[in-house]
Amino acid sequence: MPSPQLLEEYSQFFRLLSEPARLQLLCLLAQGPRDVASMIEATGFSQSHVSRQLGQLQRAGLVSCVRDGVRMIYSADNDLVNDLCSLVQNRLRQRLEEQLKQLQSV
Amino acid sequence: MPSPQLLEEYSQFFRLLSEPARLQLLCLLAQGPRDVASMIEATGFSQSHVSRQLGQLQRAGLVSCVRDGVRMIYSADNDLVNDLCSLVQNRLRQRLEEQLKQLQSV
DNA sequence: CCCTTCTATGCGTGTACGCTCATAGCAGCC
DNA sequence: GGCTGCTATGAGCGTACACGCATAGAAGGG
Repeated sequence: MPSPQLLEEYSQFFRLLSEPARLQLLCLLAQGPRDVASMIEATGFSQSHVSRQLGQLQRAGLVSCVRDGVRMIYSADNDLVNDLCSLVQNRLRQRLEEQLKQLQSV
Repeated sequence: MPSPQLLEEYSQFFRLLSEPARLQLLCLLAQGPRDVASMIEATGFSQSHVSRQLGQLQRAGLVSCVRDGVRMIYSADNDLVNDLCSLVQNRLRQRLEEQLKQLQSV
């Protein structure tokens, strides 16, 4: 049983991934470093929104950025998010298969 | 790059884990089946709150329940949550070690 | 310097949801 | 039947936060 503080840290972390916008930005960055403008272009979100979400991800240590002249190049720091998403994907697939089996057995 | 629908499913799933109360209930159930009253006792949350959170977890397929007379016995359906928490725990530890190293090198 | 481009941030708004109180449903006991 | 204990749910409140608008800051080009 994790301590209350640890539970709080876990949930704060999962909260970062609970927003589709942030998850999408993380998936974009998983493909390679990009600047902010290209993410605005790719997602269709407003500039301020993208900047804010990237700020949150950066404070959590999930992404980092370097200056390139007037642009900021963001990059994902690790593949933890990919691992987490893979686990969830397996779970979703498993559930769908169960539901499919139940439908067929009726 | 996951589809928008898949991103939405992922984020909805992570959102379930983004609440300390739900995470705590899941951790309790990871130790074995329990009835609602014992979880109210263990967490100190109100009865309605516990019942609601369990309902959400059940609809997501993370827990299931059976009747035992007047009581409802809940149990965790799998160890996905444990795996996810382990990954996050590793990440947290890794970050702290990095910060520690930076402090020592100064 | 001024101007333009790219990014970060204060402010306001709308909404989603955690949480509680009160109440309803459900199973057993008399 | 009524009564008691356990759980689920409707209604309401308060708060946190996503999102946009406007603006400020930072870096290069004239």
